[in-house]
Amino acid sequence: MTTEEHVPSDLTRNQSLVLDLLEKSDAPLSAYNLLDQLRAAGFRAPLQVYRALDKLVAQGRVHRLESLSAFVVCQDPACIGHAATVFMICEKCGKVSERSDNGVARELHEMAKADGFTVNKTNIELRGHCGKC
Amino acid sequence: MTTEEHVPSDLTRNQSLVLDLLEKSDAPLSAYNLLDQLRAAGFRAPLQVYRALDKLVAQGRVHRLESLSAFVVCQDPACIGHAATVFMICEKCGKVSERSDNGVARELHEMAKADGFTVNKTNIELRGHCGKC
DNA sequence: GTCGACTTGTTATGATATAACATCTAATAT
DNA sequence: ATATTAGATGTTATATCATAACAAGTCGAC
Repeated sequence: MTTEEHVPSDLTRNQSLVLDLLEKSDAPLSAYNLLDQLRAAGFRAPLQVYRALDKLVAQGRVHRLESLSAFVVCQDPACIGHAATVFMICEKCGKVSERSDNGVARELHEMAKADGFTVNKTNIELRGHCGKC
Repeated sequence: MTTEEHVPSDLTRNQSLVLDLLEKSDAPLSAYNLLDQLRAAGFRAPLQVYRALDKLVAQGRVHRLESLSAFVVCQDPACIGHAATVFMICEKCGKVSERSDNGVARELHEMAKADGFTVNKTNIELRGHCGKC
């Protein structure tokens, strides 16, 4: 029994534990990295992490970075909308920054439209080096 | 011993076999799917496929779709340049189409520049439904 | 021929993700 | 209060994706 709540919401204990770790991390964490850090809290199996991640991703609080098979906390609550979310992944320090952009979203939707393609979800990941590296 | 060459180039036998399968496929193939199809040709282990894929990807003949952990043959030789390559993945039929776009590339580079971020590689994958689906 | 660079084959292992099923918990309908 | 039920959780096993490490073959340059 914890005496404090981890987030101001309807999250379950497992979801809160996973989200807390992601919020404290500078860089994306893999599901198994999260699992290892949560063993002290009683986690025993990957599914405990994956189920929490599924919910957090569905709620838009966490994003999965496909090119890393890892997860980051959402840095931009406005990312749910008409904008495209762009992740800039530093290949040196591992930090990821998130930006939303309407212009890119519009161009991508136009390109898709020209192909008769209907976009449900956009995934944009840039690899490179951040300002500090 | 085959009596015909698979591609007009310097590819090794394993690389040619992998590329041939990708060229004949409508949709992306996973490394293990390729392996299974190549057992008849003598393939025994994943590395035989991964090594061929590494070379093909490095040459730009094949792309890895991060969100699928699968591989497609390059549909647009012009994709190596200043353009951003965009993959449109149909979630119904599985087909993928590839487009290059300078406008999107420019916008992404501008956004990155504003952050002091230097882009080495862009990965853009759109999920949705193609014209036929 | 032999050296060196590259490709290949092989075994083992690591890393990521889900299926299937049992159990627990808490809100609510009776 | 008890039964119902929906969701969350725990657990074991397994599927899927990818690479490390090392031995052996191939082939051109010298």
